[in-house]
Amino acid sequence: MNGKHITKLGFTGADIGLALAAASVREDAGAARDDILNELRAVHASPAQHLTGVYATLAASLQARAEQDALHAHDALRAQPLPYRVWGAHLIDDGAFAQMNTAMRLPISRAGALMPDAHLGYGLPIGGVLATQHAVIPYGVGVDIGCSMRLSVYALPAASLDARSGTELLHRHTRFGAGVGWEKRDRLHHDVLDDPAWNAQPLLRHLFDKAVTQLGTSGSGNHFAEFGTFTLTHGGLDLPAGEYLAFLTHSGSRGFGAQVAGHFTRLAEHLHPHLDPAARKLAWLDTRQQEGQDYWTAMTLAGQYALANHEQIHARVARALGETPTLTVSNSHNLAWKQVVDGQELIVHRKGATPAAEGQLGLIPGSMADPAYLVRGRGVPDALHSASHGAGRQLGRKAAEKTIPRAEWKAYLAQRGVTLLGGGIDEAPQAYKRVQDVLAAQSDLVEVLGQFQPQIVRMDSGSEDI
DNA sequence: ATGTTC
Repeated sequence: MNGKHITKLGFTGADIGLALAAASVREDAGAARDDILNELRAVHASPAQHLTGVYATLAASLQARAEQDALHAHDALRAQPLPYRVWGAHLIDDGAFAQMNTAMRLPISRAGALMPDAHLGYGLPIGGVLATQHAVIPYGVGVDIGCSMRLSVYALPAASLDARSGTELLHRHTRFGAGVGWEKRDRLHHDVLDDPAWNAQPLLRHLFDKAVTQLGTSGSGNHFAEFGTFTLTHGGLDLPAGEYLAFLTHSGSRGFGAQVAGHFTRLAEHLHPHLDPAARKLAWLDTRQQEGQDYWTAMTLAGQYALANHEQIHARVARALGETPTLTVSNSHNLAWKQVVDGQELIVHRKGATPAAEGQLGLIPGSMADPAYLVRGRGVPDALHSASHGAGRQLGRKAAEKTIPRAEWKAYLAQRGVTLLGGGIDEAPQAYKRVQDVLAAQSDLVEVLGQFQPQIVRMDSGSEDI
């Protein structure tokens, strides 16, 4: 009996040695070679039947290998990405295409689309839309679960608020910065804090206190709170066409959502150890299993929390102004939705993409000094009822800091009369694609109803405090 | 995006 005999029976790797060892025990016991070979053949065919006795170790190893192979086969990527449509391909870098191609090779993917603001992200590109079946990808939603926009339009002339009063109001009634929350005496209650989902998982219970503290705050990065002039070009939205004072915010689910995202991304990666390294950050959770259902519960709560967060920011500002907004619009742009696609219910991930079903209102911001647009969706099926979530970066943060001259950044603001509170050069308008180009590339996806020109903008100050 | 990563 030698290795050649064993290999011929189909044993591989460490199983060859285990088979040889078992065979020699049988030989010592006086078994005939043909009988041993038949026994080995039987163990190879059905290891589950031989988990005790002389072949036990070999059978266990075979069984583990089979389970691993099954898992690997289940996770294998398609040879070619499924086809998907792209809007504004001339505005999109190669890295974003490569990430989308990988996403469309996932065995769970069914459809997808790339928006004109697309750029590199973790896993799915920012500006990526992906429909999957029975699966949700934490990094297909993104780190800032429920990141969203909200606009309040006041039936007041745009000039009702001067730069000085607006500045003071923003300083007093908005909070920026990583880890930042409201002092206990300044906190407001919101029904989202009474959601029973907070008690559905130890993780959510653990994050509740942080969520209470941070409700009504703006965070950091590209998040902002700004006053500006809103020009409504279409009537019929509770307001006649015209120019108005308005308040616009971009914020998300803060530390709560970030920790939910981190937890479930690690869990998904752990559950797919054999996933192709190129798709590692696209690891998914099965929505028919507990892990996927837990993520869905947590993600939904984070989405609600983010909207509540905006509501409080706007409520504080409205109270300080002593006014009530006449028109309010909001939309999430980092979330997954259950959506019927070609007659089948799928999970549609929008990671930096605005829902744009027929008639649905949305907000697409440009940059700290460029207009944000109020849009109405046209419900294009190939875009999975989506549009861009903004202008999209054309320079990464580090590249922006290195290449944009400070004077050009300040000149861009000055030319548009923008007062900036906080904010860094990594968020300079020059770091973003021109939002007008991005809108032009998706005119078939959304109709523009109005535009908002920022005037007093607050962002996180980073290191240089204000 | 987040206050600091299985």
